[in-house]
Amino acid sequence: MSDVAAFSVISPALARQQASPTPGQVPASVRAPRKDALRCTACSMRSICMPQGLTPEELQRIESLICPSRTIKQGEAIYRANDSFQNIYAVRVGSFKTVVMHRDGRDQVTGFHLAGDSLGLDGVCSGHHSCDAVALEDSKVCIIPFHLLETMCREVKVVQQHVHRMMGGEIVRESSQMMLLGTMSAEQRVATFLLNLSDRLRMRGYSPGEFHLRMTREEIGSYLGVKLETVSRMLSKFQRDGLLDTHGKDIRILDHEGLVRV
Amino acid sequence: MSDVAAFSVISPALARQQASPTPGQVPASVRAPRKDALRCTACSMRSICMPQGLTPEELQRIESLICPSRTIKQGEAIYRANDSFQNIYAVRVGSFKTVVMHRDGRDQVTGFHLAGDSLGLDGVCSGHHSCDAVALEDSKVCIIPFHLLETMCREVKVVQQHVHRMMGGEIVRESSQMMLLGTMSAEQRVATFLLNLSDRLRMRGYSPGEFHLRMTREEIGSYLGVKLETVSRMLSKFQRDGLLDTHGKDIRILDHEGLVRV
DNA sequence: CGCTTTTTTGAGTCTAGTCAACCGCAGTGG
DNA sequence: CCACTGCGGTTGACTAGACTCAAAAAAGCG
Repeated sequence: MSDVAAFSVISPALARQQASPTPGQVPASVRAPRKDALRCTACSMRSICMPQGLTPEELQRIESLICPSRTIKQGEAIYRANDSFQNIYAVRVGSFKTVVMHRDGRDQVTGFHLAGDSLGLDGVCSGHHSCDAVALEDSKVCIIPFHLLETMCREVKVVQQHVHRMMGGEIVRESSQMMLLGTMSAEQRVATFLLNLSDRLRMRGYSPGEFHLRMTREEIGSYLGVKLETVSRMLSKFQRDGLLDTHGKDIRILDHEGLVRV
Repeated sequence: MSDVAAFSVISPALARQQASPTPGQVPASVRAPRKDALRCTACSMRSICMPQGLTPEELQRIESLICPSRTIKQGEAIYRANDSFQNIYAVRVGSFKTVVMHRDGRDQVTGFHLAGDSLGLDGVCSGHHSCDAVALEDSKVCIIPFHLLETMCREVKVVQQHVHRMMGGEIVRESSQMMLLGTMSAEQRVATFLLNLSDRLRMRGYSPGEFHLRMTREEIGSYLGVKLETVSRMLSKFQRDGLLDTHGKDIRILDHEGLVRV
């Protein structure tokens, strides 16, 4: 609906300073606020989803191939498994989960994606997406036609390197998730999940100590390879042990070190 | 040692027909056997690790940037976690495991790599490798300097697409492994592992019904997120149920459909 | 407000882990 | 030649951590 940030922000000053600008908040230096709110140069996520060191001309070329700001309502999918792969997406506002489906109905959440993250690279190999990308809240994405991005990669080295890093980052992220799923206890999984989320919020300028989960216990459980009741029990346990303060989806981390030690 | 294939082959006819040629087996059409045994044009893995549709000139350029056939002895690593990322590797002969290490000593096998598979893409993002790549048997790899490959990607579209597909394939593979680790019982994991291996051997022209495991029960368990005893129990169970015939590392699949149904 | 969905908590069950014993095999050295 | 050792694999007995089922509380939503 409105331009709410990916995860509600408890420290409003920091949020206003860093979050995606709503039309009323565009800096005075920008001449045509309404249009420029959709430009990469004005996007707070630029440092996350764009390479550094582009010339103004190159930046403009990239902007010209991006279709900014398609709106996705909560629960809707940007794409679904088996959809033909045409575009990748950058989360501009909001958050998403990616879900892979097994033929027997079993499904699993494979990732949560915040503002600045990319989505859709799972389709590169086969030409068809291998998962659903579903909005956890009303969200906006930039649409980047992949064949145009490939063309640009052939012409601008830093763009190529950025795309390679994006894909490489996905590979590393997934293999550390495999480590979590393969070797950790339920307690460690939940702790790791919270710390990881906290880190990512911090990198985006949000408060790492207090945040609001946009996903349900069931979605967290699916992502972590445990049942929703187990997630709930672990959160209660952390609360009892004084590591966390939880009220439903509002989380406050009281003892960061304690969580690391779990 | 010798050019033994990644997984010993029970059907020798098929093996001879498809395996990497040893000098004595190079086709008559090739003029200089000793040298050409190391050329991509003569490599049986070409269809797996090279794009289709290259012009002869392009093919030669790729060959010129590949350093063929570094030999890795069983137990040795091509690279280790934190090594600086310079090259990717194509398995020419033999097989490898990739292992990620957690600071507390916990480690996990994240993949098994057969002839024709690529290795090393985990380093693209950070510039440092995130895992060890260890030979499961005496093996040979081709070395491909990544920055040269990137240059070539900017000049030849099919090479670019092939590199993107390689990385995309890695992403999809890992997310299906996450599914396995997150949702399957131990029994299903072991069955899926065997079917997957069987498939990959079939694609390489080996017998999908009979093969020799190059990895230990412990390595399989680590990969599947279960203990080695559990792997052993599941293999015994499949044997009792008439799905498999196992003698240590020699596996014969008796009831493929039965394994799928598990 | 009434309805649904989500979350919490408890009690009982079961899968996979732990620990330990034992087998077979390969390599070593007396 | 055989005893010894180490490693990988198998199997059994027991245990623990996570799952299942159920009920009730809390939170979201039209």
